[in-house]
This record gives sequence, structure tokens and C-alpha cells, in this order.
Amino acid sequence: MSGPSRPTIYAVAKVAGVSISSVSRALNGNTSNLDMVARVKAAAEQVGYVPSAVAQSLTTQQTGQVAFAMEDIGNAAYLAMVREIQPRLREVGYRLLLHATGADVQDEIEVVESLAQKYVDGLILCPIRVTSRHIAALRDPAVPVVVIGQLPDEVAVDNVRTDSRLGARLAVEHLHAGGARRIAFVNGPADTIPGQARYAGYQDGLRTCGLGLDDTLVEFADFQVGAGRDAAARLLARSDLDAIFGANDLIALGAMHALRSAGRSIPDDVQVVGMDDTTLAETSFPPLTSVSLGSRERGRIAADMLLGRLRAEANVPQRVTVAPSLTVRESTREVTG
Amino acid sequence: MSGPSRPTIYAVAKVAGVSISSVSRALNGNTSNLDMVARVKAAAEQVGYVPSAVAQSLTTQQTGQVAFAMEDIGNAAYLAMVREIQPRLREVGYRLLLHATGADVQDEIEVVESLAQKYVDGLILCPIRVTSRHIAALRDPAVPVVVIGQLPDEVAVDNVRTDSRLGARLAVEHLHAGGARRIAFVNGPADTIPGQARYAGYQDGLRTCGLGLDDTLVEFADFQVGAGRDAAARLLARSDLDAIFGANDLIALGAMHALRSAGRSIPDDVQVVGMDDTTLAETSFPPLTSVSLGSRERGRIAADMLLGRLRAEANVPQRVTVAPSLTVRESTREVTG
DNA sequence: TTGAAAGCGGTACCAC
DNA sequence: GTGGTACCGCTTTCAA
Repeated sequence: MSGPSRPTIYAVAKVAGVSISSVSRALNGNTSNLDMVARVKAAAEQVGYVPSAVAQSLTTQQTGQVAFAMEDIGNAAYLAMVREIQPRLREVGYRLLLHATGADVQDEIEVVESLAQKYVDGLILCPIRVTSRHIAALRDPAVPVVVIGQLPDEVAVDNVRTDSRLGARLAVEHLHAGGARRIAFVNGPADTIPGQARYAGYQDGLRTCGLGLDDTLVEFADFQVGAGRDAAARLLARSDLDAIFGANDLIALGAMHALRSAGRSIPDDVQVVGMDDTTLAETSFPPLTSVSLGSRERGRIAADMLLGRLRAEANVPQRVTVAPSLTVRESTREVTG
Repeated sequence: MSGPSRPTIYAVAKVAGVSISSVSRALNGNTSNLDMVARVKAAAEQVGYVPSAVAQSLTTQQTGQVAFAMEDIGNAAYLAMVREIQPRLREVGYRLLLHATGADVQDEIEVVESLAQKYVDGLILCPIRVTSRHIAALRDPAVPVVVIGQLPDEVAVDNVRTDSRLGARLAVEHLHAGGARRIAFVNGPADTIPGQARYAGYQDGLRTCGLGLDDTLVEFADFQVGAGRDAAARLLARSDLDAIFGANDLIALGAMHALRSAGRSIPDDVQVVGMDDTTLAETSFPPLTSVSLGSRERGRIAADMLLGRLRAEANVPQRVTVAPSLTVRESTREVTG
């Protein structure tokens, strides 16, 4: 016995002794007859009527839902975005739908293509990579899309980005200002957009500081603690160094573990800087200096951008860039003067 | 100019030269005429047809969506659940909708009541508290609900829980086995279900270990790092202690910070145990021994339970309890023998 | 097998 | 102001 089907608008109309049109109007505030409104509301209350979201969607052509798609909600940067996005959507009555694509490009593209099913009114997408198929799917999305991340200029889509290359440079310059001269870099995978940008920024920083690039000071790792620790251990084994820049906070945290195991003190012997400025950076010991790429802010902006697009159509694509900034904590030396 | 409205099933029917009934059948595999199927699919492809999820929902009375409601996705325990739930749902074609209630009981109840709108096929709910209004709302939910957490026996709802009281006792016993005799406890807020259960478990542990309850060894804090640190600092200032049990990993992490600031070594001077066994426990220094309450497993079970309910209705409510377990790391002393 | 038509549960236009 | 009705886009029953 499937549950008793909920009362529909017809039940309310019957009890109130009016037409369904009147019920609809009364409940949606499209009538001036207060008496009617009262009668209908009483009837609705009596039968326990709640309008069907699906039926409303079919007629209004709006779902009241927005999707957020990223690689993995476990990633602190995306988590930070969700925490900004969800309340904003909720505030104006939108529900949030979560897509974790698991770094699968195919999945990511399917998400965009599935938009044609119209189960959401809009999408915020964080692509890990941008392929030609992405671009094709993004050419004429069924609903408004906001992309968080780098995007070729020719793609006409709302876009909020950051400059992780500049962020990496800031990290190096900060370490240099703190007295470091042999600044190691534990990068993420070299074949990813973030990996490439951060590596370029690392080199930028060395250059502006008048330091040369020393390949023995560079290592690669997954964006994970364990990998960061191992990579840092390799660096310590082969090179003299007085600072480590980790391509994200997890890597930097791993590096701190390696340093501690090697008996090096932080920041006196070796300074450490991470990237993403996640809560991990605050809670680590010592608290980790980290380059903020404004995840929260990007999430907030993306949400606002999408909501704006949802209420007013047909505008030129927007693009906002959030500047990276340094959050100095105790894993680096104070710069005096 | 609002975007060109997508082609409907009528467009396909027209191109294929058949009725919409046939299109529907062909696309849903409810026909044996292979020729028809081919023709329809070709036509669909040609016009770029994608069925409307909303229209399908209206006729099938199913949305293909499931909601997960918890306090805050930023909480590592809930995060762990989401990461288990989402892939499971996705695998069988369900989309995940996220509700963060922000510890607002009112919001939580509204989530349950909003189920009558039928925008999802089911709900997984993690209540922070269970009020009489919860119980009332849960009495006859519009769609199947699975509750993760404690629930009065009289509430006939699918339920997966853990035994955090037993978990707390395990923590105390482990510390005692490691040689601790003055075991402090930094609890969460006393007026929450988790707070009460853990406090009871703490006392259970003391009892089984033959230790007396000493109020000066008990402090309260939010479930946050900063609060945990401050609470631990208060304890250190007034009491002699050789172990600290934090009611969750964040509190325990805060306690470790306080200990470090006070110059106490971990675990030699003071052992520390946390609870929830989050990734923070793995990445802290030293890695934190923590009581696992099986968040991932509970998430997995809840998802499976809901999916089961979604395919076969009308069964008695299920209840599963996940046993807590201890994950021993380096913040406590090895127990030999 | 295939098509016509009746809903699914609402909204909104259009007469009255 | 109010009710009748077409329609949103699809699934499914029922005849032919």
C-alpha cells in the first residue's frame, strides 16, 4: 500500500467551494479578495495541502534548483565554496544540488549536457580541465552556467577565477623576505592546470627575488598529505634548503611532518608556506602561512553571479578575478621593517 | 530573448513521422519494433531532443532526487557521510540535494515538512536534536526518510545510529591502559545529544577503570579547535592531569595546541584522544588517536537503506547500529602486553 | 504494433 | 473578481 496520495489543489477547491483558479490565486497572492484568501487558506490547512513542486515547475518552467559541480566535495577549497553558495541560494529559495564528478572529464561534460533535462535552473561548474568538448557543451547551455576557474577567452560564459600563478609568486617572495634563499617547491601533478600555473608562479617568484631555478629543489606529489610528506623527505635527503612552498595546504602539512621527523624546526630552520588557506592551515602546528586563493569569495561571487543571471536574462558574459593574498601565520618568519 | 525552448517529444514525433506515444515507447525501450526505435532515435538525435526531467517526474511521480540534511557540511563527520552517499545514489541514477540546516531546529523541521512538496523521492536526515515537533513531522513523512542518529524507540522510521557513549568509554579505557590516571574530558555543549552521551560514556569509562569522577577534570567547549584549546588551557591551569579526551577531533586538536603551548609533550606527559576519526586526526602532529563512530559506514548504510526503501515499499522500519572503534595513533601510549 | 486521449498537478489567460 | 479551460511535456491505458 503506497502512502495515501497527498491532496491536490482540487481537494482544496472542493472544500473551499471555489474553483482551482481561485485557489491558485489566493495561495499565490494574486487576488484582492481577502475573504477568499482566508477561506482558501483555511481549506488548504484543513486538508493538509502542499503544492507539488514538480507540477509548479512544469508550468512555471522553473525548478527552484541550482547545481554545483566539482571534483570532490572532500577538497577543502570546494567545501569552502559550497558553504558560501548554499546559504545564498537558500536565502532566495533555491535548493542546491551537488554533483561530484570525481575528476572524471566525461562525467563533467555529462553534467553540462544533462542540463538540457532542465532539472535545475542553473549550474556552477568547477572544471578540473577544459577540453574542446567542454567548450562545445558550454557553447549553448540549456540553463545559465557560471564557471569557476580558468577558461579560454573565446568561451562566452560567466566566469570567476583567481590567479594562482601570482599566488605562488607571493609565497616565494614572502619566504625570501623572511630570509630564505634556498626555496624548495613541492608541486602537484605537472599535467594539471593548477600544477602548471603554480610552477610558473614559483619561477616568477624566484626571478623577482633574484634567485635561480634549481631543479633539485623541485618535487611533485599528489595534492595529499602523504605524498607531500614523501616528496619533502626526498628533498631533504638530497638538497640543502631553508624553505618549502607546498602547492596546497595538504602538501605543506605533509612537508611539516617530514621536517619534524628530520628534526628541523619550523620556521627557524625551515619556513613553510601552503596554498588555499584552508581550515587545516589554521589548525596545524605551527599554524601554517598560506596563500589564499579566495575560495570562499569565489564561491560567493559565483553564486551572486548566477542568481543575477537567473533573474535578468540576456546580458554579456561576466568575468571576475579574485586576487590571491597571503595569510601569514607562524610557519614563516615575521618580516620586520 | 529567452533561449530557444528545447525541442519536445512532439518535435521528435513529427520528424520521425510517428505519434508521441511511439516516441516515448521507443526511447524507453517499451517496444519491439527495432526499426521504429532506430527511426525515433535518429529523429531525436537530429532535433537534439532531451526529455524534460520535470515532465517525466510529473507523470511517473518520481523525481530521481534524494536529499541529505545535516547541520553543516563543513563538519567532517557529515562530509564523510556525503562522500559515501553521493556516489551510491549517483550509481543508480539519483541526484543528491544538500540541505545545511545550520543547527536550526526550525529549519530541520521545515525540511521534513517540505517533503510534502515532493521535490525528492527520499531524505536522509541527521538531526542535532529530536524535539516533539520532529517526531510529529516524522510520523507520516511524504516520502521515505532515514534518520542518522539517536531516535526515541517509538518513532517508526528507518534509523542508523552509533553508540557514542560506548565510544567515549573506549577512549577512557584506552587512556587508562596506557597508564593514565587523571583523565580529563573536554566535552561539547552539555545540552546536546552528543554531549550528554559522551559525558555518560566518560563516566562509564572511569567506573570500569576504577577511577573516580573529578569535576575539576571536566570542561565544556564548542566542537571547535579554538574552544578546545581554551578549555584545555583552563584544565591545565587548575588541575594535574595525564590525559585528555576531547569530545571530537577538533576539540582534541585544540587540546594538543594548548599542551604544546604549555610545554607538555604528547603522549609522554599527556596522552590525547579525539573522537570521530576524521582526516584531521591523520594529519595532525602527532597523529591523533581517535574513536571512530563510523561516519562513513553510517552514511553508506543510510544510503543503502533508503535506496532499498525506494524500490520496495511497505516494510517495517529498520534499525542498524554501527559499533564504535578505536583508531590508535601516536598521541597515546602504546599498550604492550 | 500503433495512435488517440486521459491524466499527472498546477498556472494563467480569457470570457463572463 | 471568478470560473472554465488550455497548456506545460511526458507516460500509459485503451482501442483499433
